[in-house]
Amino acid sequence: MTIKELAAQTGYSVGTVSRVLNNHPNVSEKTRRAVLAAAEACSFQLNANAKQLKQQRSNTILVVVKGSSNELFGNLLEAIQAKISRTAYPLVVDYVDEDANAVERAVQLCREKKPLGIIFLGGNRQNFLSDFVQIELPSVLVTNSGLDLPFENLSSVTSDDRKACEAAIDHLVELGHRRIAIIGGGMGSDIARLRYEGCLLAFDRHHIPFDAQRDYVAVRFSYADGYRAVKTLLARGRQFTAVFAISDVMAIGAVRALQDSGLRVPEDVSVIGFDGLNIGEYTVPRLATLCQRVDELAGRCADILIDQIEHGVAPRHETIPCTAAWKESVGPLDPAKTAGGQD
Amino acid sequence: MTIKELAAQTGYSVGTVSRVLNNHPNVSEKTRRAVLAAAEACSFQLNANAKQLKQQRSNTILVVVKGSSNELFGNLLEAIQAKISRTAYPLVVDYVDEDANAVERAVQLCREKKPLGIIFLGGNRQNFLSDFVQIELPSVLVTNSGLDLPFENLSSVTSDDRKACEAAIDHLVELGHRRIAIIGGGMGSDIARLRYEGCLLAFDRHHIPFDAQRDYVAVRFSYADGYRAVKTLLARGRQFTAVFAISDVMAIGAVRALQDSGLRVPEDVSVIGFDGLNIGEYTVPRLATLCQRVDELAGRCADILIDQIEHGVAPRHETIPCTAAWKESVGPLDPAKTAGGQD
DNA sequence: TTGTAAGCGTTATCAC
DNA sequence: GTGATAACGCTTACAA
Repeated sequence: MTIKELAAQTGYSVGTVSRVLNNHPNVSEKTRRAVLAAAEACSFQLNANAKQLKQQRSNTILVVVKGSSNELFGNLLEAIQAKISRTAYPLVVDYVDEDANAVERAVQLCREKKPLGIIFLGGNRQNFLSDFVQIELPSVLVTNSGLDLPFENLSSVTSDDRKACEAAIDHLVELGHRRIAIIGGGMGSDIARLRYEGCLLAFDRHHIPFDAQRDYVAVRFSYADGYRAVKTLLARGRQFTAVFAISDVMAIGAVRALQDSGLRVPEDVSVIGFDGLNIGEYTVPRLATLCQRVDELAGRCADILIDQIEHGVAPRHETIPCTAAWKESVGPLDPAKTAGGQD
Repeated sequence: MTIKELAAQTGYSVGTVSRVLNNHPNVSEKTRRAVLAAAEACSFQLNANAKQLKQQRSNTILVVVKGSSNELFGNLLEAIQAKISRTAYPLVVDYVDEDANAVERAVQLCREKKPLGIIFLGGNRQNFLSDFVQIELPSVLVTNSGLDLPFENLSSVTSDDRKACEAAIDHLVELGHRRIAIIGGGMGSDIARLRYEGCLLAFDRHHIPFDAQRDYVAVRFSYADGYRAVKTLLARGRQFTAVFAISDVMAIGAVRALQDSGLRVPEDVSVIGFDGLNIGEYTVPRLATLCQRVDELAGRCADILIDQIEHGVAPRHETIPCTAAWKESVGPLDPAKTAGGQD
């Protein structure tokens, strides 16, 4: 079924039918109704290829997701999809490998799909620096800040990673902990770096020296790596009474590793994660964490992008605070234990 | 950059350039190299809209995923994407709501995107019955069987749900359990029904009467629902010594609920899940489960679909066994406990 | 208010 | 082997 056939069927010309279908003015109400009725009757759909070829763009929003099995991004995507009504701007979702260059991929997809705008779920600063210049579409980076990225068309929405990490360390310190191990990421990851900085800031404020050689492990964002990280820390000699992992999946792996090593959480070692995944509410013990506000991140991301697309407003960089959830995996330092642990 | 400009640049005609770019014969080696070099130089990409408009189809494979935050489907998608090399057939992934009609959505997307074939990750039998007739493309349904669906163009790849559930019940019975509660889904879900049937078969074989009114709870596939299900069961009076949940997320919620109720897993109650999610390896206790073989499911799905697309072979319906992983959350029945528990 | 027709970037069918 | 050219289904001046 093409617009031509529909035109023949209704007795109008293709131009008129097209105008009706695209809600253009200058069509009589009578014509509009007739065409719409006929279109409805045969559940007519415009050929997207022809339309986009003609218009030199599609009406889609491209979402480039870094890594595909990641509960946080899954939730975020769901929330974004709910926010950007599917009918208004269909989302084209593309997954790239955790280590891939998401920006490069976006450049390619832009040429191919000509979307209206781009949402990056995760992304590496270095990749933006080197490749984003090729992208001229309104874009928003979620979960990473683009504040210091010099682009006229890049917004960002991110949790306040640094503050949240400070809060985590503060909380542990308030509970009496002094030897806090950190399970982080490599410094190639912007998020890992930012979160690490937050930790260092807090340690400084509390005048607690931090020896990264001893108490920092850089691993990937996975259960298995959290597990391994604890094993590594323990192999260096157990001197910590608390562990802060910069993601919930790492934290969950860490808890399991501690327990496998005969340590109780939180009685022997406290653990705090980051993200606020659903699963954290059902682990044993429930995972203390900094919750990223998924709905707000998604909401702001959608609003900003649509504003940029529809009204061409200037890019914005927003930071959304995390919500602390001090659940069962943290507890006060037991002085008796420490003495033993430090031996 | 268009093919026309590329033609001008190389001195050949658009026809020749098109032939080179599409690996058609009847092009001299010299020409081929010259055009390819020029295309490479300006990283030329054919305009997909124009191409597809002309060809009346795209070269994409449509993937309709039911529910978007589901680790199993996430893993499956990743494995399928790895298997179907992105360059050969780009995947267009579309998420539909857990309760939505995935087939109806596919019909719409087919009109719009003209893909080569469709992969359904999850789907409801009833929806296929009512709407699949409108789809003429090779399709494969994953994680649900389409064996008894009367369609010439629908294959399916599924785990052996029934057998796996029998195995779960067998295992519990062998460990001495007789009162086994089941956390399942509503009978509107084909998978839930199949798994329930497997359980009943096993109970029959062991001559264990099963009172669904007392020991079956139908909930949704989520942590929260697994949690609630146990609370419901306990409210009916605790008479079971083991729980079989038909998904890992339910099982994890169930474990937490048991522990919150002062029961130990597996000492007081054994728990078995279904799916084999990564997280199950890191919970406390590690979750006993029936692992769906994600890589094989994905591999067969991809192979079958590509065979259907490229060679028009008849649809196949394959069943892949699950792998039992009897991890820490199951244990033998302690007769002393039972006496107490039954009181 | 409606109709006509050019042209978007390809591919495919011709003729050469 | 190669080059012209029609056609794919649509939007959008411009003409009526």
